[in-house]
Amino acid sequence: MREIFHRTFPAPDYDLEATLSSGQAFRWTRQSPGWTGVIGNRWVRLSSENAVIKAETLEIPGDWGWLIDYLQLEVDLGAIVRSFPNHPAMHAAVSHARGLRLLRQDPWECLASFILSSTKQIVQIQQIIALLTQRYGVPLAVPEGCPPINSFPTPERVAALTEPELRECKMGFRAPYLLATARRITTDFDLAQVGKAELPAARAMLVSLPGVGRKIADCVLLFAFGFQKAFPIDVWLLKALRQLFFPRRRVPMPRLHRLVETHFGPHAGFAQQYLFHYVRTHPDALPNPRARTAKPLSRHPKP
DNA sequence: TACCAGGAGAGCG
DNA sequence: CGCTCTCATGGT
Repeated sequence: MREIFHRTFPAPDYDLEATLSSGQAFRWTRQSPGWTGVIGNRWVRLSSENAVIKAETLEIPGDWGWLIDYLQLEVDLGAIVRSFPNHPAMHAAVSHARGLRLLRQDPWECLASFILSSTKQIVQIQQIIALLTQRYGVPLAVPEGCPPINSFPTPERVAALTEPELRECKMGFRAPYLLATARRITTDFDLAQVGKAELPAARAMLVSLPGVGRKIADCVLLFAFGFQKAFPIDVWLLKALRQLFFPRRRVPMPRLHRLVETHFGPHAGFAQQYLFHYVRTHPDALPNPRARTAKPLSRHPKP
């Protein structure tokens, strides 16, 4: 019989729901109360009530630094939000999900997850990763009555697989990318060095991996290594930035990168996450240049 | 049916 | 550089 350890953490200004469902981590599932997932090979259940986050786990936690780090509980969100540009779109995005946070994830899991993310919807990324962990992860201890859950397969485990085996997880053309990158990680590429480098060098290291371009590199830099100025531009952000700053004009990607570098401040990546969550969960918010009925972004604070 | 999804890489001028 | 095409799969 396993005992459940739990602890509560004061978490004012922390929107657990938005954070765990905002497309930065893909293994959190909503349970009866709260969310169940894995942090560092431990089963974890999180719930939030009255500005307090309750965490439950099975192992004797010792100190809870691993959880505080993962959830970034000690981050001063107010200072970050105040650093955002004074733009109506930013105000709308922040007020739409005040308390949205950036997690600090395991680099390998984050890298592998985003290699699997390309041209997939978030729900499907979750499905692919669920298949990958079910087939090739290791079962973790869970409380009685809770559904089984596996670890995320190590790079060594993935590197030892074959491309057809990976394709069984429905990842399609991403399979050879994941396989080749896992083999790099287990041979000549040290992921830990990425976190020790400056942003441009760190980005260059990641981009050298198979299946990793600028966008996926920036996701890993932001969500796993905490580079605050990494600013992944996906299709949603591309549409948003074009409509906000270059209405009905085609803009080359390098110019957008220069724009966000100079315009979004020292926590640009955080601003990006607010914009992403806003446009994704509130698609009518941004004016559509081809629709004459489109309204300015600032007129849609919240439903 | 046609189009889209937290893209990357290769081929082309 | 900047453009276009392909890659695999599931959902509207």
